[in-house]
Amino acid sequence: MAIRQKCDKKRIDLLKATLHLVNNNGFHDAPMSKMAKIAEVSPATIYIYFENKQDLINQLYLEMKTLFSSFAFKNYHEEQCVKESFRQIWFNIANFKLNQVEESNFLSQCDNTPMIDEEIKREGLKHLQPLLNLWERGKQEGVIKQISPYLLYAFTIYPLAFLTNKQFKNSCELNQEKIDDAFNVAWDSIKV
Amino acid sequence: MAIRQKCDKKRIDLLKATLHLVNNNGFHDAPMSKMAKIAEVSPATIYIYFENKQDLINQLYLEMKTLFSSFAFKNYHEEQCVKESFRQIWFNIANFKLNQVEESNFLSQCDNTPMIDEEIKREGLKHLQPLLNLWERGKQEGVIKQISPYLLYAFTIYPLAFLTNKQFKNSCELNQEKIDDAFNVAWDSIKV
Amino acid sequence: MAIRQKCDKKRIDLLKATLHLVNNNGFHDAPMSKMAKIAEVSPATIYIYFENKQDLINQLYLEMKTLFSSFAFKNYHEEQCVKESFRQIWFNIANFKLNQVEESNFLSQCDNTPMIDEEIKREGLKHLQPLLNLWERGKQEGVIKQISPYLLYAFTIYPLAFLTNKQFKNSCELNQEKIDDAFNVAWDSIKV
Amino acid sequence: MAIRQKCDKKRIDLLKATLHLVNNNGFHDAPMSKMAKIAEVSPATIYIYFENKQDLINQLYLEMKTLFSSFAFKNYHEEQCVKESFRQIWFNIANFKLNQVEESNFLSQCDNTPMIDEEIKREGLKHLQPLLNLWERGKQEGVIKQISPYLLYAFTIYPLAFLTNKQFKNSCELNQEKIDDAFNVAWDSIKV
DNA sequence: CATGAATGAGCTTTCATTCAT
DNA sequence: TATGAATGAAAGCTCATTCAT
Repeated sequence: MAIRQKCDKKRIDLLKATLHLVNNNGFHDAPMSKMAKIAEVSPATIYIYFENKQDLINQLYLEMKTLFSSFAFKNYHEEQCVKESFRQIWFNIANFKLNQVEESNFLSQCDNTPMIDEEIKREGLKHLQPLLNLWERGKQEGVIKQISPYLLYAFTIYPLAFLTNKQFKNSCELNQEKIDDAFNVAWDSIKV
Repeated sequence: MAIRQKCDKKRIDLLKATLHLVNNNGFHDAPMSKMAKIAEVSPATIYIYFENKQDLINQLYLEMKTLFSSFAFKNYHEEQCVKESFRQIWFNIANFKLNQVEESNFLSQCDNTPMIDEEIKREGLKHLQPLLNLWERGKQEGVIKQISPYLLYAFTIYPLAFLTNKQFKNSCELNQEKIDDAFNVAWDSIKV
Repeated sequence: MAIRQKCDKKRIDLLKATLHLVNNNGFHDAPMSKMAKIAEVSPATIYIYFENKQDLINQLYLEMKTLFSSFAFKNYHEEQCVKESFRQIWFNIANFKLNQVEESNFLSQCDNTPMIDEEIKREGLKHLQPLLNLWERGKQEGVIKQISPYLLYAFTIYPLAFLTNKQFKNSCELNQEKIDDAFNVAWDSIKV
Repeated sequence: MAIRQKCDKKRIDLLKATLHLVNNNGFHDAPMSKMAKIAEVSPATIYIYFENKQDLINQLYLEMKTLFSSFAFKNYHEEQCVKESFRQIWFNIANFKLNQVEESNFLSQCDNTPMIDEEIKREGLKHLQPLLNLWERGKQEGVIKQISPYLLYAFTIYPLAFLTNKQFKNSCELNQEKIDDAFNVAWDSIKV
């Protein structure tokens, strides 16, 4: 057990180092040697925990997706009404983007780049299922527009990625008021 | 004393090759040698037209931004009412994303990645000014919510990037009906 | 936990290969790939032992300077009279030039070329200090002319470089008699 | 005639540019493109005046050797006594080294480097013939030691290269007094 | 004669990965 | 398991030279 923990530490340090490097330098300037140095292991050690660089990136992606959904559906219970449920999830995701900046930026980078294998990306999509279910319910209850869930996502959740994009963070500080505004905009866009 | 002239064709072929490669393989797997091969020039020729790889990418980014805005504000005249003006621009951008897929994907990749120099990115932002002006007018006329232009952009324009994202294109074919839906969603989100 | 150790043999082989190549082809025609081939290592291995090509050359220079001084002051003891001390050192250096041909030619090449960083060259100068001290003593004892040590060096030691220059070696075979002649010439030039 | 002169100007500018670059950067960092830029001609133009880079360097070497001997034997008339003749030539060469620094350094670099073809180097040696003749006369007259001309050269002329070496110029300013000292040292070394 | 564009070959250096311990 | 050394392949880039005008 002690050994297992020790090992996991290295794995996690490596994932962290990768996250950090890819975010700051981009995938194209994130060599294994630097990852090893930051994680304070030997380059050879990486290959004990990961098959190769692509596998390391893929695993990091999946872990970040899992982390994302663990945030997204915190305190979410299906008993609440649709709007309140949606509000809960929306703010959860907003907080994830605001507080887990590196993790969130990494996911944005992955989603707009061919750096993750398509198959892995498809796997990562599953994490959104509860939200899709909620929207289905909303449509049945007549409180949400009868449109594709892709549209619903595009106009309510996806915009959060823009608001937390590094480039605009300086020009547009996101305070609580703006976030409340944003939620209203999001809800107005899909409510019936 | 007549000499061979630096022909723009080569420059354009190189930019096209770069666009193609970066889109399909990512920046990290887009070596100069492949670009040269696709553009049918010698690797050394690239350095006649561009200082180095970063300069090539930067220039491509700026050209794509210029192309983008030439699409975005096609047939846009400030005399129309705010909603019609916005509709014009919104559909222009949607069509750009739908028809200029490679150009559009490349821009998405750049915006979510540290592959473009920050200074160049800032330069690329200028292209949106007419839209920002329109929104200002809309707010003064009381037809658009009194919120930051970043929010307006995030919830109306930015979602288009999601809808045209390679990954979802297969699952969610964007027909004319869906696009009309999308515009309504966008407008609902920011109209007063 | 035992690992392969950075072995000095490779480092030395690389320095030897560099010495050989630079001497025969010149710095301008001594590519890293050839050095690697001669030293029987991979080109990448060079960069484990040296920062870059300039560092490799610089280190070689310093090693050759150290070797030089280890020859120059062999069997030199300050108790002897000035002339005998000088004779000892002079013949040591002459023998170095005659027997360590490659090492000696390399140093000549470095001293007449901007291929070594100035700072490193300055460092290499320190090795002559014992000779400078001897000359100082000679001046105090009144057996050596009261002139700058640079002149003393220029007219006694530096000429040895000419006598061992590749170009003249064929025309002027340096036998023991000639060397004895040369010493007398050298001594005559600086003795009072 | 006018055209011919114009052409010669380019040839001379190219030789000057080469001299300058090789002296400051070394042969290994003296690309044809830079030479062309400094000489304000096109790279292609170089190949009108010179066969290739090696030919350019070779020709420069020979021109510098010719220049050297035109200095060395200025005002030299065989009627004077040996010592005065030698003094004349020695000071001529000293002045060449002191005043034609770039030309002189270039020759030093060539003589200690494999950058000039051996055959060309041999050709360059001829320029010293008058001095060799003088020494022969000196030996016959019994005023100069009966030793190889290589030794005579090594201990009287060659030292001048050291005294004008870039590296030592700062530490040992060569004023008129030092030069007079140096001549005496030189003469003492070979006089009977 | 003169040129700027163009290039294939080759340069230094880096990288993902494996080796040997 | 864990490592630093080692590496073949390939990266970005430069160069001497030639091309086309």
